[in-house]
Amino acid sequence: MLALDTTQKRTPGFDSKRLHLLKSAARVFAEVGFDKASMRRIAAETEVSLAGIYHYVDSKEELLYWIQYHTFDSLLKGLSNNLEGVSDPRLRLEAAVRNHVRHFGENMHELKVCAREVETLEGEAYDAVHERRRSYFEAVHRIVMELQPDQGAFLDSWLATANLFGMINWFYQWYDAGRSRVSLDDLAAQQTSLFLDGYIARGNE
Amino acid sequence: MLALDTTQKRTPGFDSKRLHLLKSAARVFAEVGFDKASMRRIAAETEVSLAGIYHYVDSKEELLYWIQYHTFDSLLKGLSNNLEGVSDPRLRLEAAVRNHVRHFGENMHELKVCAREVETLEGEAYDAVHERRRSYFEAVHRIVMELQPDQGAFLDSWLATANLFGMINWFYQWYDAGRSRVSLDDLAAQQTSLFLDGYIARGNE
DNA sequence: ACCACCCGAACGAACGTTCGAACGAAAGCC
DNA sequence: GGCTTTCGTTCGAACGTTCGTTCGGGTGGT
Repeated sequence: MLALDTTQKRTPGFDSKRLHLLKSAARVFAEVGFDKASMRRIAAETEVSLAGIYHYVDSKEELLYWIQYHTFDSLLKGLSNNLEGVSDPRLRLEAAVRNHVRHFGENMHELKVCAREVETLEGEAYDAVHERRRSYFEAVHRIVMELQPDQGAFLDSWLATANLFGMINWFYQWYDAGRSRVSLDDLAAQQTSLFLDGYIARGNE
Repeated sequence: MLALDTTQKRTPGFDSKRLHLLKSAARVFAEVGFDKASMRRIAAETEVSLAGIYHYVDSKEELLYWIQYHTFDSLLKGLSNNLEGVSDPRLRLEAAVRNHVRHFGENMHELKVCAREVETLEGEAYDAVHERRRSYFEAVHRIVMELQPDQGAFLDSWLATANLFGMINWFYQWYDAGRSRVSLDDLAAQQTSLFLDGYIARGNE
């Protein structure tokens, strides 16, 4: 469950079919939620039989597990890349928010599933995802702490980071990629400046 | 479905038993989610038989409907009360956030259900809840617009309000009433000042 | 005798998962 | 090169469970 089995022999194309399956599953989970999503529907959208799914995956929970694990892992790797060579704390924060928001734009379904289904997994699978999620949170928390290296209390910076995640995670509830008049990059910039300088200061720049 | 039936004759205590049922349902929905929550478990926690539930309510969806409708209605009414006599825009916003956060403290389960299960209802029930939710959002949006009566663009104020709701709705994900070192009123104050003045300005006051 | 209230038992549907058989390409053997 | 065996892959059909809801009847107050 905790690692993709690579010991067994596979036909070429096995991995890409599994990825296609995960993609379909993410779309269905995002649309109707994990519990209401049936394996029959995921099978239909992947154009595989119901039983065929279980050749690529052991259970429904494993589908969710891989979607979540892979998403947080990508967020973390993207963050590292986007921070490289950036030293100004404000620019680092903006890079972090932009990384998050862009990743949302490209993987809307997956991020929605991560945000909404945080407490669905149990046991080892939950722990493994939780560790990735925690690493990601702490990486952003570190950036927030750098903003006020001297005077910021730890609790304040932790709360501020939690609220920052509130902003950038909540927007899957209202953002509609096709209909919105704001681009994702503009949105990231607005959220960064809202977090850094607040709503009141925004008109004075 | 859309209005509690008050025409039928009821034994005294009927209403309070129904409220007790809604309270149990909210607790179960909050713990395991609407889909995983079974009527059998709700029945057990309410100390009523499974069939007995259907004497007070027509369906499982109706349980969710009343929890959500009543919660948004209470939020809206509490907001009106807390704004009475307050005219300074900053204080009005703080009152709004405090109302929201306090309401959370007193009705944790219900707010969690409202935040997580926004898209679960369908048809008329969804529309009715949606209208309350929209009214509440617009009431807060009006307060945000008052903060910058001259220069604020409508889109900006709308985005800012959406992000404010992100902060104050997301915190059900991490806040643990029993374990936290921050009181709900302190949290409301921090969130208000974060939204108004940003994270950077907070150390300079 | 009526009626609000309560419940054990069952119904039909939907679910995640498994079983056993089929197909086709590569591997082993003469 | 032909023939057989192996095994990854696919699927229709079914299994066992759980679910929301209903049915028919009971109980106690008025």
